[in-house]
Amino acid sequence: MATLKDVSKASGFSITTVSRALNGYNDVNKETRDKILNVAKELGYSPNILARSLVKKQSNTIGFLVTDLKRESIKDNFMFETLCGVSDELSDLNYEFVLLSTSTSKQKNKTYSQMCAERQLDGVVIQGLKRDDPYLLEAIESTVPCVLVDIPVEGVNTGYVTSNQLESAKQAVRYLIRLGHQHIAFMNGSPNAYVSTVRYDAYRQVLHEHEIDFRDEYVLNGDFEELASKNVALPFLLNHPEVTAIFCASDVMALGVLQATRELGLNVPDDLSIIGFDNILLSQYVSPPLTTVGQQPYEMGRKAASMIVNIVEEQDTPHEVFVNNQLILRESVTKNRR
Amino acid sequence: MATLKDVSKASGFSITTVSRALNGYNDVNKETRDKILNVAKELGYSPNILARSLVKKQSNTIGFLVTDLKRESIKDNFMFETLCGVSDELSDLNYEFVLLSTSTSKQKNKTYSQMCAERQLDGVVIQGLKRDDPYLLEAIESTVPCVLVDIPVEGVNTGYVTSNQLESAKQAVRYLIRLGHQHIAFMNGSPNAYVSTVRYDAYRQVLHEHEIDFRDEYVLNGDFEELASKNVALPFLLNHPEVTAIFCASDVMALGVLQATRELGLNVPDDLSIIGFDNILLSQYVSPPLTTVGQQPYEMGRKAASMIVNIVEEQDTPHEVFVNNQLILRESVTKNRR
DNA sequence: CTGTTAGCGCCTTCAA
DNA sequence: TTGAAGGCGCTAACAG
Repeated sequence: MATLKDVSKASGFSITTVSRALNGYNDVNKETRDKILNVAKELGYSPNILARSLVKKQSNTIGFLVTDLKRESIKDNFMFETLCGVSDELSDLNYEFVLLSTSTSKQKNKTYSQMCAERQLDGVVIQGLKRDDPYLLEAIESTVPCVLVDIPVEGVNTGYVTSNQLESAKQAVRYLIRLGHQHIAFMNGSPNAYVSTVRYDAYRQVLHEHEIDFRDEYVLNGDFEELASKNVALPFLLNHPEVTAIFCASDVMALGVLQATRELGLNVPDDLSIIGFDNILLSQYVSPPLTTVGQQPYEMGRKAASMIVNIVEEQDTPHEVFVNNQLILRESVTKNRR
Repeated sequence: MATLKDVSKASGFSITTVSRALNGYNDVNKETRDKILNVAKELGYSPNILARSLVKKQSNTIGFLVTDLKRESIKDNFMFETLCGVSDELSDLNYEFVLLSTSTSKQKNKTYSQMCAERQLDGVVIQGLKRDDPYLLEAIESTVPCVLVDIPVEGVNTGYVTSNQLESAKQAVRYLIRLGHQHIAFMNGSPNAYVSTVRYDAYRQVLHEHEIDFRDEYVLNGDFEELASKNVALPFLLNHPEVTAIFCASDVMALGVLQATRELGLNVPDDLSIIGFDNILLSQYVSPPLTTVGQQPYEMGRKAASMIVNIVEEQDTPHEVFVNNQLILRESVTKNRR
């Protein structure tokens, strides 16, 4: 592959001038620039990014760090979509992009900083690390900037992008109310999970907002499992025929409720409207397709990439970005006709 | 970050000696080595890969090139699984890994060779490029080694890994026969698609193998679409009650057949056994879960990565590897009881 | 506007 | 067994 030296020789100008011409500096004569450009093209010159990074002390490369790039994460297209977003945005911004995984054995004997230093990473986007992952703690302390996806921690060189969990859950409940539902149940996940409490809060707040009495017995616990929520929905629906809608803290649990309705011979959405949360792949395939609250991982990836580049380039940028979850309207919800 | 120079100063040995000690050369005194190792550890020294690559003229980095790292490919977990395999294997082998996509605008004005040269890629794994993609042609010509996934082209620096399309399709049909099915239909995809013809051939050959008469009217055309294959299956099943099993050239078409059976009030698998092909995500969720022939993209990724590293390191290695497709037994097939 | 000089961090002769 | 010198390809002062 042709180098600066080659172009220099072939064009008769010094390496420096060639470098400047090729990098678009304006302190170079038009004619010489044109000549150099021509020669460079002829020779198929392409700059050696490594050499450039070495002297510039920055690599124009962003790392994307995840816990487990493993088979298990495959079903969960969340990570992959984020990755796509990061990749697309980065390539728009003319940055390179490497994939890092904390779980690889070789990296167990390597600190986070070392990992960054080796590759001269300008910054890293982090997703899916547990809150107590040593790499995460290191990352936040580190001087190399990082942006966290769905992990709300802020710092000097640290930003994050996440979604409006509370607001979007509220939207879902408001949507039901707007369609005339008054007796709305809530299928809770594990009460210990952060997202569960948020969705529970959303449920209560919106009821209150609309002066609908909160009833304790309308809150079920499906433990984020399909079977559990089916089992809990079965007797509930039997005993509470007045309930016309149910908001589930996850799609999986909504699926359980759907099964329960089938066993009871209830029609969805005519007898019972169901809203889920997550927009799992399956949700659009079940019958009826599930109305649900979906995150936008692709968008989050793009925003995260954009933010990290801004931080790296020391541009003024918010260190906290929210990507709105979206209420995805499908067919499991309808107007209350009672 | 600490450099060789730092370690050199701190330990009192020359840069050269430090370098040799750290790289495990044996022409260095044990004591000095130990000292150096200690100092290096204290300082948290980590080699600068970029600098090393620059002088060694190789980067220890493999690229993974795909067409579209886009939203569209998300449903198709095939690419992602391959990626996971490549990544895992590469990190086991102590290689770095960068993701490349042909579709990014910036790369439209960049040749494949330039792309490789810039990053000093040692080799690249290619997946999902169309046969006439200019990058593919360039890749095959190029001096930088490449391994193709599911694109059987061989060359000096080129190898490929693919699956045993024909044999696995045969297995599927044989499985039906072994369960006593005699009247087996075949749902073809587009007759122009390569994979379709292979699966069709498999069907015919196995029938012949078992001395079952091939009947033209048992071959349907679902055009790889769900609705089309449902529409074609509907009258067929009505007119051919003797048919007890159907082999579909894709899961999507199998889903169409499944719908048809529902409309006809047929029970799967008791009245009709169905085998699909692809193992799409949905296939395990439908009712009944679909028996199907699945590729092993993760495995293919691993093999591809392993092969490219072998080629790069000039080790003796086959340039052609097959990963067996797997017949995934689920509940849409049963013994013929008629 | 152009060229010279120096150096990024590392590895590899070649001497000692 | 160790060190000095040179260079990978590139950019950044500093002169001219």
